[in-house]
Amino acid sequence: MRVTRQKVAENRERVVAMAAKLFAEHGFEGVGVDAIMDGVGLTHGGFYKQFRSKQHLAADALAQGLAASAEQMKKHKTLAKYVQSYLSPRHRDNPGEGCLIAALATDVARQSDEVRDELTAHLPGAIERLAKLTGGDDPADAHQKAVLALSGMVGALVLARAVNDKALSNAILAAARGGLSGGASLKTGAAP
Amino acid sequence: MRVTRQKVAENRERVVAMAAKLFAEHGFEGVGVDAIMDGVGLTHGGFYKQFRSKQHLAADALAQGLAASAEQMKKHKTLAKYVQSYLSPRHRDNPGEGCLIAALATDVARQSDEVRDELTAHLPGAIERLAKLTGGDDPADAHQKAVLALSGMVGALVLARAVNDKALSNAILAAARGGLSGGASLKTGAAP
DNA sequence: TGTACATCAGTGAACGCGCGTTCACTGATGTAC
DNA sequence: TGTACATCAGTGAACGCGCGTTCACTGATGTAC
Repeated sequence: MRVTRQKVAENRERVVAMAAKLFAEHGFEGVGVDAIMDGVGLTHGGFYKQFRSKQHLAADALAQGLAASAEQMKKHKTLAKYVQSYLSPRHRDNPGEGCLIAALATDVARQSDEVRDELTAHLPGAIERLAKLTGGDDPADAHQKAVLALSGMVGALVLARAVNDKALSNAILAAARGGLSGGASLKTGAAP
Repeated sequence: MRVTRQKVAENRERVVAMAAKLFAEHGFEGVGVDAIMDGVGLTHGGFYKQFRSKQHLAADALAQGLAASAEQMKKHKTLAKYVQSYLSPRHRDNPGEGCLIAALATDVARQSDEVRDELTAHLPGAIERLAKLTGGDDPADAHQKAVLALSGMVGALVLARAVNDKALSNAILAAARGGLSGGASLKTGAAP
């Protein structure tokens, strides 16, 4: 049964969005084509009318998810506020609605160049946006701080998700939040 | 053909070590039981004489790999030196010989409780060891710095591995190295 | 605007391969005497 | 110390399931007149 051109485009968008969500929750290898198609109420046979392969979908899903993450970042006025929401228990507990970088970080490294290219293209912009949020004067310094903030946020979220103990997980989030929100210095032996 | 008791124990160790290496390189789902057994010159049929399941091996391999990572950390006298080696291109390019936390970070979150327990048990000790390396006076402050350093190191290494562009990857490592070695402060608007 | 045909998104069954797991078998090791 | 038997780590084939991909088919949409 054929379908409106508009419906076709809609369906494709929905498949990509569902894939981004499910990949974020279970990893690239943890989700099958049938689960994604089921998720949007279609059958898996039609998948290959829309995508050349699962890998191509993965690239599209990563691109869409990263774009959504960028929008998310723009909602926050200061680095501290962004860090607070990024390192919140809510974000930790809902990878499907959260940052794709943290959700798929180690997975991406094992995917095809096509998939890795998407993250590679996205990162410089994300770092630049973070650098603006840090509000420093020296651009080089702001850039370094941005890389540090991004690394710390991704690393802390990933660790908080990997750990099996809620108290430890919360402690990691809290410590990283405190450190990245502007309170602490990383300089060794810093004292007032 | 039966085998010496000592040989049995040796073989088991070698299987676990090979598993840790291969898991670190390709992820838990990216390595089959046959590949692991092939790697140590055995056939895959005998696997279940040594391990109850692939998941049980994963837990053992993670435990052994994390212990090895702890030994690695002890070789370094200062945080700065540890950061330098952790965030080196050499470490980035050899996940099989490197830190299991960074290699399997997002994978662990999707594994069974048995596997996640291993990381959960390991992290507090790792943070404490890092806290001692920071050399601060205030224990609470040292703890926060340690969590921040661990998060930043893991996050930066993961990002550097995920990215498909060597220049960008090197830049991430360099910026994080600079920021975590004690040079920069994360305090917003820090100026001399 | 209405009609006739071509197109093609979606369906559901099937294929083929990989992988975790099982099993009957082997033959050297471990043990009991 | 030597002999006879039991044990069991390792072998290699096989099983069963899941998953990515293919394919013949359907019927509503798009198009040509």
